[in-house]
Amino acid sequence: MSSIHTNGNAQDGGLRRDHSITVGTPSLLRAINERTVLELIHRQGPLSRAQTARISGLSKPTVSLALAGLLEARLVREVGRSRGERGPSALLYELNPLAGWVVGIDVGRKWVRAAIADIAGTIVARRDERAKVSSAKTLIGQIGGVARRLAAEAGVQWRQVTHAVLGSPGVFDPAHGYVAMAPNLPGWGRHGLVEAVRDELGTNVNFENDVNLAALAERAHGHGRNVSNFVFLSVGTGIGMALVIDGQLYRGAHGAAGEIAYMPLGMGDPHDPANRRRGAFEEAAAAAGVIRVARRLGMRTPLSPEKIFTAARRGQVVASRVVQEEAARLALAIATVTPVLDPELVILGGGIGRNGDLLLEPIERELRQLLPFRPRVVVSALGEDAVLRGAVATALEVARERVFARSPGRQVQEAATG
Amino acid sequence: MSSIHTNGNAQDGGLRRDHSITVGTPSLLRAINERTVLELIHRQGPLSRAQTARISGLSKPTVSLALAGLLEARLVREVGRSRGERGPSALLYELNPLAGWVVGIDVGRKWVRAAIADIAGTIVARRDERAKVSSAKTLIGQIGGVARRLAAEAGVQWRQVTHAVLGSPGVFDPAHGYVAMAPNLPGWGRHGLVEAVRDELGTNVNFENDVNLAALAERAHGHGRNVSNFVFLSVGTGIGMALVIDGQLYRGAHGAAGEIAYMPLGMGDPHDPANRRRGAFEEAAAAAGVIRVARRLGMRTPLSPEKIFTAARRGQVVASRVVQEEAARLALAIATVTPVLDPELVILGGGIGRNGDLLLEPIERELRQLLPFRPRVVVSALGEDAVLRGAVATALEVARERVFARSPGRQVQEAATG
DNA sequence: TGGTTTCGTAAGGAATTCTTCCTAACTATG
DNA sequence: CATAGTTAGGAAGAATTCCTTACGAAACCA
Repeated sequence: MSSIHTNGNAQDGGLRRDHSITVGTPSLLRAINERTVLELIHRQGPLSRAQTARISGLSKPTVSLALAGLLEARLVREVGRSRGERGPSALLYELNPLAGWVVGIDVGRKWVRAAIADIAGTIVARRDERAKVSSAKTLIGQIGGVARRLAAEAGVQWRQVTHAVLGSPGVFDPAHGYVAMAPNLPGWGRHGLVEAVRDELGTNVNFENDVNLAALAERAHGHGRNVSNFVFLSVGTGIGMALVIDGQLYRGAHGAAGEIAYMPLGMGDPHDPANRRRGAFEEAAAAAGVIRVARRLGMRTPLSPEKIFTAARRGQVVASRVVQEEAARLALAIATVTPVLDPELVILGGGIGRNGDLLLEPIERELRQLLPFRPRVVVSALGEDAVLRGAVATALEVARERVFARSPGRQVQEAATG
Repeated sequence: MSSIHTNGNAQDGGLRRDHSITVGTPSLLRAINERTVLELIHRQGPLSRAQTARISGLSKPTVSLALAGLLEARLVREVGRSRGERGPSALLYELNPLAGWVVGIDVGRKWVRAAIADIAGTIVARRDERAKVSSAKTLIGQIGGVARRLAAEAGVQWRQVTHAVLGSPGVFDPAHGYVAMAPNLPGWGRHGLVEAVRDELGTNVNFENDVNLAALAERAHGHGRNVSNFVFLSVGTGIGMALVIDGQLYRGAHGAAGEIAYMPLGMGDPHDPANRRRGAFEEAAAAAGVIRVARRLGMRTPLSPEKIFTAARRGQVVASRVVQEEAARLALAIATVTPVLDPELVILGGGIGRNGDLLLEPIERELRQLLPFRPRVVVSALGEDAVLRGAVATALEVARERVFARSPGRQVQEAATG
């Protein structure tokens, strides 16, 4: 079956498109209704039995039965009584935050950030450390250390962590289970890396591209909340895009969707071999390209994108010209992607893309000239935390799927004892 | 809820991503199991009750019960008995082809093609006519006439047609329900067109872009059969792309996904205003562009893509040069789309794209130079019939959804009497 | 203080499932 | 040709789950 992945990196969210057969046995009803009640209580905050029955359409006895199962499995807990309404005060129930824990880790070129959250999504502890990138081994050790210290800080044993998600630059091929094309992290991208991190953290770890996670964070908490089709354009040291299509992250056949660094937009005649180098667009539009333009226009070293944008913000003419040119390049990328994907929204992020005050207006001006129809363009709502928030959000989805999908009835929850 | 469309053009295939609540009542089990049995009988050919029970995992009594409901609703019929096996001969059942009919229509610049199929997918009649494109009114009249004659030929009353799908060039905005950007069909693209065709054919008509339908035909019958992510690149009078993502057609936020005619690939410096005209890529890479290149290289009028490809096939040097240049342009389009989408497969179609014997090799040579990872590139398996086959396949999906999803039990099927 | 509203549960009935068993029919084999 | 073995289809009975209705208790309002 196509839905079976050998490396455990499957994140299909429980939606099956293949033709597996679902038999309708009475216990399936129980599972469906318990799940419905659980999701309702999770989403609509504390609810009484009667409220749950009204919202769900189930009868009160059925809700009580389902709730009994959920209470026994400790997925739900009492949180008090209603007050001020007519009639007797009702017992209120909420998702039990202690039913599981997740860890999100953002491994970047400069920082390793990590956070631990309970199953309800509340972040209870977080740590940021300078990345020890001297070798893959030290980096992996650091990741393990941060994660374990984090769990200790939250008063959680590592075995209780239901799932962890690690985000970093690079392409994670779900079919082969290794990282490719991560030129900025040493040793990252070797075969065996995934296994090494799994050994360090335990088996329930997924890997995901950092830009993809930033997009998922926007979907969960940012500008992508009610948008079913959008792209996240990250511009910084490198350039990358993440695609959310019909509300789902789209990774492509080899996990390489959104690797627009390799688009043949060489800013010139594509038949000139100098303009058809692989990765030419990243060279042109990411940090190195910005610096190159600045130098060409006469700015002096030492240069960095931050300094150039700061200078432009102060009104320096040459820096503003550099920013204009960068905006034109990003507009070209958006104008190339838009006819293909017709997204509703483009979210800009990354160290360079974040500078919406300077970039948005010229980008939109360019787009008006290039395209008959245009997406909205905004700047990430989550800034530097986007990747980490996305890792936590993704780990939560996987963990909830696993914790909630226990077989119903009198089974005891044992997710943590594995 | 996001799944409600006002114009009836919803084709969500029954998969719900929104948070609508499913109550689990015992009759839901019946519905699930009847549906399971029906799909099994549909897909696995004639089956006996016992076979169905073995394959589905349901018990024999349950299968018999479900089958009783399906027989009463006339969705399933007997087709004889098994022979030669041990034990008593079993009654065999199959999907009742008379349970519904669908019509597919391909409205092109030159031809109007239409076909009628039974619910099992067998095409029982088909007509091709020269398109009467003198005005929208005559064209709409022709469409209605062809469809009705087709039904008559198949011995089917028009009211028995469960669903029809009409494919043509243009962007169909599902949010607004009208056609945009169809420059090659007169009057096609006016407000009210959709309503006019609905008046002519009855209410159960969906509209879809022709390239999208060609892609869906490949998914159903061609090279896209077991491929979850692929694109269909149609090159002829115009140029367009259709995207199949996770097995589903992706239309974009405004129905404009794949309108790569508007990609800013002006074959030159994108800062030159002459190269940033809207639709420049279509001018360069579609029929008119091929002719322009041929003329530039010294070929004589009257020229047409067919003649140029025929000449190249005979070994004429200049024509071969034209083909090479066209291949380079198509490769550029593929190389631009691939980093964004990372498709597993690219299917070439359309009057120009069909010439795989001449185009495939130079396209792949170009791609090797442009990209570090490449999709497979093949030519459409369905040729000129792709759009029509896609229209029929899409109509079948919608019709089956509607016919099969009747409420179970002793309800009489009334799909045709609306 | 009495009336009204609402919560949560209990009892009874209905729908559906599964397992088990039975009969009839058909093939294989001596 | 007769008999043994296998298989199809259905019937009976138990189990699960749901819904509806009814009821006692609790809380608010006048």
